[in-house]
Amino acid sequence: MSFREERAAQRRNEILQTAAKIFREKGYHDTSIEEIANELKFTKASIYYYVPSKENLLYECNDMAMNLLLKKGEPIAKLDLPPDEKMRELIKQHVETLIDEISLITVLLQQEYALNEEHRKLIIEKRDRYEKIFTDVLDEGVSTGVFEEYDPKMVKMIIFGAVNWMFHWYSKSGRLKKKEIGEFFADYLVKPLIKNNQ
Amino acid sequence: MSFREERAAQRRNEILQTAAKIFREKGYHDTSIEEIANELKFTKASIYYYVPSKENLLYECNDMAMNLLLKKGEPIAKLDLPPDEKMRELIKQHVETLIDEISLITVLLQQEYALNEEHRKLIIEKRDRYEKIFTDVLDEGVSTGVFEEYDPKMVKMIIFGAVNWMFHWYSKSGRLKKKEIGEFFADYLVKPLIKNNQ
Amino acid sequence: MSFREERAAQRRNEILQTAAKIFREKGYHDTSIEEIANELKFTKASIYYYVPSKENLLYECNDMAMNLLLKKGEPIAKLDLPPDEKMRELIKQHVETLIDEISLITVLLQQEYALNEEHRKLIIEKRDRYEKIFTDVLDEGVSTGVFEEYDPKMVKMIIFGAVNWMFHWYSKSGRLKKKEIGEFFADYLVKPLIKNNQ
Amino acid sequence: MSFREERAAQRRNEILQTAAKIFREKGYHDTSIEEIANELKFTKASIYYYVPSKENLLYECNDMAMNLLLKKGEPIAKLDLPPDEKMRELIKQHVETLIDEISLITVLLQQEYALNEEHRKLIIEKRDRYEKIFTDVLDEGVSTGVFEEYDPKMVKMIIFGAVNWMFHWYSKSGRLKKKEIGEFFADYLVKPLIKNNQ
DNA sequence: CATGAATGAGGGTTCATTCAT
DNA sequence: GATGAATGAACCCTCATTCAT
Repeated sequence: MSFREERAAQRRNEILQTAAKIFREKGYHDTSIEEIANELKFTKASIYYYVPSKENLLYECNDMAMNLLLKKGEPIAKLDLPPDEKMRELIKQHVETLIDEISLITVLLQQEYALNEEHRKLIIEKRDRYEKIFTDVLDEGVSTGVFEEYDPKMVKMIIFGAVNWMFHWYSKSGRLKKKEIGEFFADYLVKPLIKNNQ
Repeated sequence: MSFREERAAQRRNEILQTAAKIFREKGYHDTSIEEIANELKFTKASIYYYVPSKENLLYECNDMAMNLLLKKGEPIAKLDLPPDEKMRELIKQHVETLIDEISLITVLLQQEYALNEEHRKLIIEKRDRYEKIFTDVLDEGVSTGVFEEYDPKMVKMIIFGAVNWMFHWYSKSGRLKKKEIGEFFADYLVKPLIKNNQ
Repeated sequence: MSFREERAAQRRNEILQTAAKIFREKGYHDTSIEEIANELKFTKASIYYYVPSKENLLYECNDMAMNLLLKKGEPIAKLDLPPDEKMRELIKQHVETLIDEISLITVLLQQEYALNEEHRKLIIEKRDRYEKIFTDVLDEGVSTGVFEEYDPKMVKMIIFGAVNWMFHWYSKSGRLKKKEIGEFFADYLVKPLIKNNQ
Repeated sequence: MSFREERAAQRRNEILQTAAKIFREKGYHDTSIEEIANELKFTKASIYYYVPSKENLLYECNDMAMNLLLKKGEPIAKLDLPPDEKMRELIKQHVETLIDEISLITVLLQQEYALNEEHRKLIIEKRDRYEKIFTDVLDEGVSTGVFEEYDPKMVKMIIFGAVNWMFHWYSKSGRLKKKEIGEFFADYLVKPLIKNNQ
């Protein structure tokens, strides 16, 4: 990448981060391009040198968020761990990624409906890939007899719901640290899965 | 109520229901008053005979949703049941209300940020009242030694997250009936709370 | 006039008076038919039984105001008085009428531009008739050598300007009584006319 | 000021002048932003690049008008002239300013009631400052025995009424030139003030 | 690269007016 | 006579987007 290109990529990233931050605070529709520009000491028109449209900005936020989750989740999927341990790791990593990138992931979770058809499809594809990591582990747990025979889809929904809901209440200034929160979720949500074999 | 008034109240309700339905499908900002009017074979201006503003329409949806939840939840709170049983009932009722009024409650869960300051405050008050029903049961369960000593706030967040997430995936045509879903949630989410006293 | 008609005429008059009052306070455009109706404990639609349109309401106010002025001014015109005395009487009467019917006359003076073409023409005709009473006296005063040879049109404008401006500042609670105000205007405005014949 | 800024300031001024012209002809409420835009070969939306709102446009017209009057009047206040001469100058200047900026000042005199609370307050402050110039001279005239002992407030009202009324009848095509009109008003309105000391 | 300027498209809201009951 | 209900026609304003400089 040339210096020029690198510079542009960097600018682009700044814009995405700022957009995500403001989208999270005020919602996609209540954020104007001008606001994003002002925050960056740019002009409205300048944004359009780096970004083709507002919707594309939203898409890129969604995409970055999904990429992050996949980048963190996929290595865990490949680890050689028993299903319960693996699920705990997945949950902990998800919680931590969500906290680390609260803006991007909030946008992903909250503003998806504002994407256009085509972009939504792309995001949903990645989301399905990500969710499959979880259902695979659940399937394995059930088939190896480690987990209760719960419907994996329902369990997946419960886990994602519980964890994703964090964007509603998580605050940097809260009492609990991110590792603690991750542990808590992992404990609480994996516990009912474990078969009570005495 | 006179015949006239009844008719007007009914019309008003129709508008709210239709608004909720479209708000759910497309989001508050992407729904125009005209769309709501068209759906009802009204004119845009006619809507304003029944509703003072678009934001007010959103508020009324939110308020109806909260009132429904409270109306269903508060009687359960007063029942004479052990904490675990009561929590199971609360979860089941919440799931069922959510399913029965999926549009209204989706709006409540997803579009809250579009309310104005004053209205948001009113909704949050009711929401706090509703959430307190759950934390009270958790507190009681912990203090009576029925529940593990989990942080009630965290548990509450997990439960609400898991259950509320339903609006993302629930579909009338799904395989599971609402009673089954309620049971599933109640089982899965209460199980980790129960103290393992052997 | 039958009882029915009398009743209707009375209602009509009430509406005009109320309209004038509110038009004066808030201006023609910032007054809605509904406001006038509310003030009278009527419904918006009921107004239309007595009045064909909002603009007509304005016209009737203007017309009533002009009729009042003419009814008061024309008799004075016919009195057998020297020009200076007659002018003093005209001014005093104008001031007093303005004060007695401050609402109607304020509407006349301030909202004329909102009349439609046809109505404006009718009002201007009456206004010209009224103003002619004043210029006739001025002409007579000049031709009989009682008044300085000022341009009667200019003098008329000064007199009307000074007197009509009252609607900007007159208040029932003011210090001066209407007779005193009338005298003051008559003194001040006629004085420069009187030829300084020593 | 840069070239760009100058251009923008000029455009802004053009808009204000055009607005004033149309407001004068049709009244504030009967003028749409679109009309102003069309007159300038702009688009409705373009107006909003220079002006934040229609009401603000009205306020700026009012403010410009008051500033003009103050700019012309205040230097006269500071001249070392006897009260009668000073009052004559004030009246002449007022007449000439009114004629030079008939649109702006007509808006000031006629559309004040359409300002919002805050803006009205600001305009009234300036108006009071301007009117004080006149009452100060009247006070001085009375206290130095040059003027008859008329109530200065009443005299001020008469003078402003007479002079401001001009916007109702003044026309560029009229017979009299602005200097002549100014002289006329000054003569007529100051004359009654002068004490008849023989 | 950057931006001042301009605009099309659209949305919320108001209100005088109508009309069936 | 009175009115609840409905509506057409405007109008203000916002904003993503474009483009000449």
